[in-house]
Amino acid sequence: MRVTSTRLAILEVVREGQHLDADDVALAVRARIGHVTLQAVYEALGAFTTAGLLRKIDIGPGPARYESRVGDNHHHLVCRRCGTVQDVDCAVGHAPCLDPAARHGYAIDEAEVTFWGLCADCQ
Amino acid sequence: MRVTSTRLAILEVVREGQHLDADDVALAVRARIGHVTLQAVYEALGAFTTAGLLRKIDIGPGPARYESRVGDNHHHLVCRRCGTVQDVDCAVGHAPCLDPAARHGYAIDEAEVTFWGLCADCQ
DNA sequence: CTTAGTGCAAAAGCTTTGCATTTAC
DNA sequence: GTAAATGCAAAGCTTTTGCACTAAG
Repeated sequence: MRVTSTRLAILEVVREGQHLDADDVALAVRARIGHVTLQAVYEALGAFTTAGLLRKIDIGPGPARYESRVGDNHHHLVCRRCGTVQDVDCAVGHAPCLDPAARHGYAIDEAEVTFWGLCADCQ
Repeated sequence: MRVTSTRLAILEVVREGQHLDADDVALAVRARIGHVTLQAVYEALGAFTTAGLLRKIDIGPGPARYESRVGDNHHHLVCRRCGTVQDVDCAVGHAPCLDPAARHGYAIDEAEVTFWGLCADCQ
């Protein structure tokens, strides 16, 4: 994987932001280093996700979001109205979510827990 | 909510099928009662979901799927390769998933647990 | 008869693809 | 020099919207 100023900026922007989507990232990167196309952002985010540097959160309607916390068993609270995403730690201890009652032959590599509701502002 | 043959067919198709998307439903309904537009299917599925008769599973890439099991705290195993969805019961007892460690002011109404991996056939 | 449901067409929103050009290694 | 990364344009797929028409209550 090659190191370019575009990719460095994309990674920094995601790390400093909170659950940004591709468009958010493109805007923030442009503010930082000038020009980038949305397609390049998609390509880079995909590469980082594959490499395990970022995690893609593809929830409900609207664009997918990206975050830099990977492999730490945290979950998400999503507001049905405004779409805001809030990190939340796992209630039942560490990585228990990776253990469903039955595996049905699946080789599981990730568990995603999403809590839906209304945030404080939208209630 | 009005009862039409189209809507009855849509509901039956979803109840007899497994995690069908809007297009699957449209095809199955056409096989049963003749003509329906995809838009009418979307409208009906949305209405049923709002009414609590169906549950929408909007996971990762690809179209949203619908299922008739509602309110019974079961979760989903999704194959990253072929997209197959398998129902799975909750490992930690009943409805514990509705209790995150911190609510951050959110009024939570649903918890969705998705296990990602490869199904038996795709491994 | 009144309003929800449907058909049809068009658009919107998010993401991917193809190809030429640039650039890191 | 070679393959990866980027720009640009176009298309793809899912879903929504607008409006006229039909039919359920």
